[in-house]
Amino acid sequence: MPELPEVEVTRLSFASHITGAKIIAVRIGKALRWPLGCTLDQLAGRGVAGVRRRGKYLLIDLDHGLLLVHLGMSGSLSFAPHLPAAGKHDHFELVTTLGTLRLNDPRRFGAVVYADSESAELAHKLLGKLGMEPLSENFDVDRFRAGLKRRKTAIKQVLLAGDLVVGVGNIYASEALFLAGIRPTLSAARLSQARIAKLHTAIREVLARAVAKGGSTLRNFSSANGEAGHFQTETMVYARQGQACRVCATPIKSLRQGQRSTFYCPHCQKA
DNA sequence: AAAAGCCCCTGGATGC
DNA sequence: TGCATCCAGGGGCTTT
Repeated sequence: MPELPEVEVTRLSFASHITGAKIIAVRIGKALRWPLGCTLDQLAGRGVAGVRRRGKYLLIDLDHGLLLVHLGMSGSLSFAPHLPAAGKHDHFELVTTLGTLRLNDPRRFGAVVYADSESAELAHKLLGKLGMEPLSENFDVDRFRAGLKRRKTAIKQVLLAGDLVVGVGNIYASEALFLAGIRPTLSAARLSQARIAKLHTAIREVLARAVAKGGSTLRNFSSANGEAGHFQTETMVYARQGQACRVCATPIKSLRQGQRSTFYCPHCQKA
């Protein structure tokens, strides 16, 4: 589920509420993608200094060390002073003086990993290869162009890879390419400077708009205070195969790229 | 270095 | 109603 907008919406929905809390207890359910990396006792008593986001990772800063949280494909967080009894797919809980943070993740592709610092081994491996933050000043169009130039593979795949620009997942890759009028199968290296500039803008616009709409709720995503997103009702191409393009009425097409579905308008997105 | 495939896991939708 | 198959917001790892 969660791409950059959903992760950012999640962060915004609980960061200010948990900051300043002290951890009382930690509970763990079934295994997530990686082991936590510390004992539960080690976390008790620590303070929460803030919550940042890097790509699709949430970084919960403690007064010493940090927790990396990734929502995987099906994860969502809840935060409230009192939560209902934990269910089958609630696999991690941070009980604090200000409320309980809970990760629900049916598929368990998500993870919560403790690191003493961002440069600790696993944290460094996970965060070290991440590309530019699309919504920050750091997203430089010249660096974007230089990166694309080295990739002969399809532009959609390069956007998803995350080593050039982070946070763009399967929904927003299709949407950004539509906004930029670029066919998803085109080789990244062959895009003109003008089209790259358009894509650079399109990525920022679609992600910012999705954050403003609370993200996309396809199955059961909600922010940490339980609010669903609404961006899914206004996608131009994602999951709209066979339906009329909202711009030109041509039927939207779909195809497979790297075991993922891609959606595009054959008329608006020129090869 | 880049690219392509496989795999982790559960549940919902669809088809027979 | 039951069972098999396919598909799903990700991404690390291994192999070409």
